[in-house]
Amino acid sequence: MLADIESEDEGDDHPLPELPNVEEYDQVRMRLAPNPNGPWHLGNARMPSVIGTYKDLYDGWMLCRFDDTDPETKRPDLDAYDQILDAIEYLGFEPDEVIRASDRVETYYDHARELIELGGAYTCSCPAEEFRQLKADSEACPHRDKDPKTVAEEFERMVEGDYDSGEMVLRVKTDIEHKNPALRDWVAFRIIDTPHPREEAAEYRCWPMLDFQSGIDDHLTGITHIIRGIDLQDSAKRQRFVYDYFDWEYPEVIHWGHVQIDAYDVKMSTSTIKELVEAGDLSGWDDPRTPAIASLRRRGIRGGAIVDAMVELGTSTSNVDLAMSSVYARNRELIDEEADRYFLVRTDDGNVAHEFPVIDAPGGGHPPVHPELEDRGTRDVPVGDSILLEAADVPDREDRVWLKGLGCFRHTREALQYVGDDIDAVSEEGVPVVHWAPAEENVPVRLRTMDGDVTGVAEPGFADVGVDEIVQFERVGYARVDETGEEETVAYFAHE
RNA sequence: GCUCCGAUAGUGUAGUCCGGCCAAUCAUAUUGCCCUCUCGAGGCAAUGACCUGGGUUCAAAUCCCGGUCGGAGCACCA
Repeated sequence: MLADIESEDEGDDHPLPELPNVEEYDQVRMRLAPNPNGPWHLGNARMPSVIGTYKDLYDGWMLCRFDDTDPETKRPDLDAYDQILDAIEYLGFEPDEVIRASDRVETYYDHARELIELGGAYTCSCPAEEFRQLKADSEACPHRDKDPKTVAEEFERMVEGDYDSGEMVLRVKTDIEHKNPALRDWVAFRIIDTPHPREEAAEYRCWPMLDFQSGIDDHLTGITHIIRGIDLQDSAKRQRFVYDYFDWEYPEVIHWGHVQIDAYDVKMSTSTIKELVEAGDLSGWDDPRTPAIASLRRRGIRGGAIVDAMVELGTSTSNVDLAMSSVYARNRELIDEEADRYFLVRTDDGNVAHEFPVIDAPGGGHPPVHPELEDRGTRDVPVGDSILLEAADVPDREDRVWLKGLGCFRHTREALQYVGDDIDAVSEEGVPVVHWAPAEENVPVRLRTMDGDVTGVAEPGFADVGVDEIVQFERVGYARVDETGEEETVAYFAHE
């Protein structure tokens, strides 16, 4: 009875559904299969988040395989390989092995040769347009019945580079009359004249298509569970034809829908972001307005917050909208404890800071470093002759305001008159509590947000905060210190 | 045109396989109250959903059929 309850509890510990047929395998083996054609955006984080979580759950094995077999249309970006591995690490996972498809071309050739020998593939010189028509009509092309010997010879000529791009392809012989046109005699290899950007692969001209390459690799690396997008739904069906020729067992496969992210104006697409960055409309992949991993990272969002949010989305085949607020909620839990508090008075146009001489004030304010953690002590915010308030916080004439950590003040003439430190003013009489900064001794700050840069001044103690630290500007929000300097300190705004 | 897939509150998700315990779970969001020297954290409460029409059944979110809506593939992209 007790054991029942306990095991139930454990089962409900994570929101991901069980992987299918896990018991049939010695070990759950999965792969991330990124295309290194650019750094990662937020949507790409779903793959390592979910697969990595499954890996931890089942004590499994995880491969990172770069599917970089298209040197032209989805040309690999040489920097992206490491950027992607970085992103995976930031999310808190580590692949057990990393391979690149472009290192394995000979392996694909070998399997193509074997497939040809088995009568499972044929070289085809039909123009793409013509074949498309034949396929639509369920009609075989004249090349389909070539004998394997001729096919083998022509394939070697493809490998040798005897054909130009578009002249010859190798097709897998499936079922030309299959009711699903997507599965009919698909292309396994084609010629690409553009050299691969990786030096090691620059000489190859005959490249496998994803369905072939990925199918071969999944088997050779012992993948037991494939998790990928619905755009590849028919891939499994196509690849099964190859698996059947080789008498291989196809892995378990799960397809999920697309993810949309709210809160961004910029479309979440590698090519779109790439264009905007190149055009200078975004300062980079880490511009706060960019829905990219590098951007969230720079804002101080923990990888774990992204993972939690992604895992919550589950693996349904429907398209889903990820609310950034969900990422923020997770992140708040992760960073609140470490985030020391500071005052930042924003001085931007339209939000002009107001300077007030203070009368009879104590020499300094001493708000807590962290309200829940008393052992962190208190801050020391000098007052000087005058202080700054944000426009929205300025009390009406004769009204009072509580300067946090300092005391109660009344707005008289053009000054703030100290009227005491009896907290009843706040708790009993409803005097608003606001943050403030000394007008003289302060730290200029540039806060970079999703809506543009905001300038302001922080209390002097903020000068001691190191780069990469997460702080909370009271009543403004959490931010990551990005750069400290004489002129100004740059911080990236995370969220409220 | 052909072939697949999906549809639970604003968002995501549980439940659907094996119909009843579901006037539907949890999280997030929003709002209100409490607490707090932050608009953060914490506490409490409220809001809000089974796409639609039939059928089977004592009983349907769950099974069956039709429809609607949405998505994906039919690339010498991944």
